[in-house]
Amino acid sequence: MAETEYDPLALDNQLCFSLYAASRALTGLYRELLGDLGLTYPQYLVMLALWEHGTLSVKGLSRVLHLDSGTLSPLLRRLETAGAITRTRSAADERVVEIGLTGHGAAMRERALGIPGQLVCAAEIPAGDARELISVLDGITRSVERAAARRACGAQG
Amino acid sequence: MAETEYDPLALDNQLCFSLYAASRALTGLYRELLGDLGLTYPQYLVMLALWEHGTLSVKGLSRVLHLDSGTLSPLLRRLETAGAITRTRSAADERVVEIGLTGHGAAMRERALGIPGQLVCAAEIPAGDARELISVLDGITRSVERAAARRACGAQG
DNA sequence: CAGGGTTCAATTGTCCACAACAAGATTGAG
DNA sequence: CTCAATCTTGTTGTGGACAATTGAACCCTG
Repeated sequence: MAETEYDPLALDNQLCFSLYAASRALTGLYRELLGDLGLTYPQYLVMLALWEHGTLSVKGLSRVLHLDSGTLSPLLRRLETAGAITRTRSAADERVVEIGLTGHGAAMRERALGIPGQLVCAAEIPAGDARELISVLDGITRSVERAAARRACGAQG
Repeated sequence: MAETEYDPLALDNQLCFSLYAASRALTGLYRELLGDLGLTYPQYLVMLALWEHGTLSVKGLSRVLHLDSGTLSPLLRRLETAGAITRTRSAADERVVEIGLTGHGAAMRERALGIPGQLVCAAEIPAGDARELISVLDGITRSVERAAARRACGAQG
């Protein structure tokens, strides 16, 4: 009954819960900032990837964003309906669908430039910490995905 | 076109994306670990809260987990159907629904005790970093939610 | 060229997340 | 007491996420 007793199941001690809560809180903040652009946060991520790389296959987007086709397919259809992207089946390989920007989609980048600044400000993120935090989080993502790949591999062999 | 040019919209520079990806990766890891218990990750969070506090109203769960009733209501119905929790309308105040554990739900705690260890191991999370990471993330969540509350308040007045 | 294995995108089904709204219960001002 | 704000929970609608499956296209080997 010591007040310092450590409960491994205590919510307050769980890194994953903190991550989960912080991720949803920031996504909620993006929801407001992206309202003007008519984008949801995952849609915004797709636009970021396209602004950066120009054109990507669904597979390429999947790799960059760590999202699978079950998530991307309907999301991309909505972006196409909204006039932000184009979907064209590749001539070289008819299996792949190339995702590109429309003029409207490309123009949205200008309006998005201010968003990261607004966000960092609203979330009061310590400027120096951001870089380090990103590298720690990316390290966790890599570890987890490697572990998952190993298990998938081991299950086969 | 210096190689060090800083693009504020580059995916790699975005804390929120790292957070989002890490959160989903860890949730996926939990998906495997929780398979035996028949719980999803959000359901597991509800169980954690109940194991810790014994009994909570829907409102209490909402406050602890930062989830709203639109998420909790169907989730709690599924947990009730699975025989893990009970839902009883409070006699003192008929508006509130008290969520409690069944014998089965309480017994699941034993089987959950090993999960945090397995997770930290699989994710290769540096033990020392976890504490600090949690506090940074919780700080972000608080900042964002305070900012949201201020805006809601300002919009009213 | 034929057939088997692989890759890619899309679909289906289940569950989560949240805004907006609905409805009953409670509380408080008069 | 009465009626209007408030509180609590629930529902509906939209959009994510992901496992599992499907089906077309590709590639390779014989």
